[in-house]
Amino acid sequence: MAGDASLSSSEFPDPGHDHDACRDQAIDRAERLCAGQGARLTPQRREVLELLLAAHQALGAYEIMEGIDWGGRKPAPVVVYRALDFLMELGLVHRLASVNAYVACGHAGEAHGARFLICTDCRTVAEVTSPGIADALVGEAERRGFAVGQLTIEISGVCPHCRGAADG
Amino acid sequence: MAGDASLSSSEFPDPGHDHDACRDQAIDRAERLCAGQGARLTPQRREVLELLLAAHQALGAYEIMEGIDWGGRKPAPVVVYRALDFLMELGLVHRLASVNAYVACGHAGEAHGARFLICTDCRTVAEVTSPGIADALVGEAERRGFAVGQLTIEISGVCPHCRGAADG
DNA sequence: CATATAATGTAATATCATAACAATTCAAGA
DNA sequence: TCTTGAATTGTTATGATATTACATTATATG
Ligand SMILES: [Zn+2]
Ligand SMILES: [Zn+2]
Ligand SMILES: [Zn+2]
Ligand SMILES: [Zn+2]
Repeated sequence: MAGDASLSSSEFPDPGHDHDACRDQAIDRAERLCAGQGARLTPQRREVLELLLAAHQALGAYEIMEGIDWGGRKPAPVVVYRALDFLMELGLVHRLASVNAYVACGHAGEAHGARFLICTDCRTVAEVTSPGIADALVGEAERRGFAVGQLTIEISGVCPHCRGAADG
Repeated sequence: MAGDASLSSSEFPDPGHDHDACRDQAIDRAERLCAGQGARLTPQRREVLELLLAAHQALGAYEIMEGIDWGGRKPAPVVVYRALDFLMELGLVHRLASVNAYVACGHAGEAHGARFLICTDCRTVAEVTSPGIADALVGEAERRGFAVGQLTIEISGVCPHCRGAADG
């Protein structure tokens, strides 16, 4: 494996972390995941994923368009949306409903009833898993007779780096 | 007070409940709340609120437009959005990010770190408060150094009535 | 090569939301 | 009552996000 400690993209990434290793590791995982499912991580899809990974941020679909350059041209919206659909299908990307944006998954493949901490300042997103809370939510809903489908848990606020204080 | 038991709009409303009393009670509360804050619940704003209350569902802004008839005319989008902004400001209406829709608040005025159970079948929305879970989420985020702003907790699934089975 | 499936290209359109500015209504104070 | 400023509404246009439809090209398989 390339870089082992120092990445752990699950929390807020340290601005000084080894970004290339971080991205390469994620792409590597994505390729294995696709191979395992007979899905094709084509150049288009891969570029969208890399862009999201490099950003460590939530990006709007049209921002992704702007961030891509294929031989001097920008892809059409539908091209980006198709790539995003594919990546979301495989769990490599999540959509953040509260900000109409998309973010690369920090735990691709692994099961995760995840929630997201979204910095309104730098737009960095931390994907946090804690089965306890998710289970509590699901359990309570089911006690009410509600058959749970999808969870959307998004918390907006200001991340440690933007606050200036790291530890609490 | 008009109807006291039988409503409790906080959970999934029983299809057989006294709807008029339910709506009247909510409008009544809204009027007191506005009066208390020097805000004006004008006919436009009131009609949007009534429509949402009558629906017991999440409605898109353009659905609200269609549902309103002012002397044979539909309001322009911006009119509806202005009414919604006003109502959200006062906490009488919430926006559901995961479905791009708006729903009347079941606990107007009261403090509430609420979450929403959204039926994908009939689109009925239950607004559930449980400070315990909200506090757990906020607490965990803050332990990570994240300054929490807004919570978005939305659970999609199938409500008891649409499942056919009420109790579990 | 022939064929079927998957992926992409291209254009148009649908859906959700806001901006800009004019006109009107409303609540007070002179 | 008249004036005046603030809030609300009317109207039009535009921005932002997302999907549909259909033609074309690439890829894998027999
Ligand atoms: Zn994830
Ligand atoms: Zn930040
Ligand atoms: Zn509420
Ligand atoms: Zn239902």
